[in-house]
Amino acid sequence: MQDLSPSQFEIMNFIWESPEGVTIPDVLAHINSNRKDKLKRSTVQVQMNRLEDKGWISHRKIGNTYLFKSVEKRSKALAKVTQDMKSRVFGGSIKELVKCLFDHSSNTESEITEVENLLKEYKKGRS
Amino acid sequence: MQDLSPSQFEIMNFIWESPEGVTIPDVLAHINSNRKDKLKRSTVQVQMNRLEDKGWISHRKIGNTYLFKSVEKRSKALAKVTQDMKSRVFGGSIKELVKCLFDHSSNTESEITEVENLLKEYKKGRS
DNA sequence: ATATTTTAACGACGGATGTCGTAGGGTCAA
DNA sequence: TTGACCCTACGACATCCGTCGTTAAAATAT
Repeated sequence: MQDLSPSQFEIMNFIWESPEGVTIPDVLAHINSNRKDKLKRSTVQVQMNRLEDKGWISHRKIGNTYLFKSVEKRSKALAKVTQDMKSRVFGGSIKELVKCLFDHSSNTESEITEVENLLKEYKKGRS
Repeated sequence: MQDLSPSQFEIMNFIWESPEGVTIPDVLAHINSNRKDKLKRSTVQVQMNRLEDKGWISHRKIGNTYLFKSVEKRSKALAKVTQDMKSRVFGGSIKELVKCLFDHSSNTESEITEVENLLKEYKKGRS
């Protein structure tokens, strides 16, 4: 499975949030609502074609328009990019990654506690 | 500062480990020691030029060869890519990122504990 | 029936990436 | 001195990325 480019990831995030499927105008409107330099429809269309070529989405004709749905789960894409970064950038060290993450974020105490609770769960799950 | 491509990041990792500086043959030997399809010297050379164009490294002539050194700290590159992934892929949620990280890694108990200790430090540092 | 809007298809283009080959200039041993 | 070898410079090329314009068909509005 080929990687998602940043722009493609942004589109996929919207598609994953829309289990009913999306049309190209849907995607266009969503993307443009977050940016100042608005994209043209053909730009989105090309990315949709590329996403379909890569196997991340599929489409079928509904009435007179195409409805696109995701084929692969979001978790699959997240896992891929996360694991890739862990090994490629941090030499496989989860600790270094987390350290870097926290060193450069300003986290509230409750955010830290949330992560701590997460870790407790993992420890429990292991034993 | 322009981003590092995966291949460029790999080279930079070696350069960051070599404060004395590196030559192109140094880089070539290091890179090829980890791969089955060996790269040609000119491939590495082009990447070094691109890294210099991007401002990540600089060179000076020592005898009759070029010695390359990093200009930017590794931590700067790590922070950039990590923060970018956090916001771009995980919508800014550090918790989701850590969850994904642990869900798809097989971690020893001591690794988990290490990260827990890290978090304790951050909590302490905050108060 | 005709004009307007919407839709999909396709080609394009500059820039980045990963990879290479070749040319040309030093260095050094035979 | 001349060949073998190492060095840098430069050009090349397929592919991907982000972005667009144009065309043509289909739907809709007047």
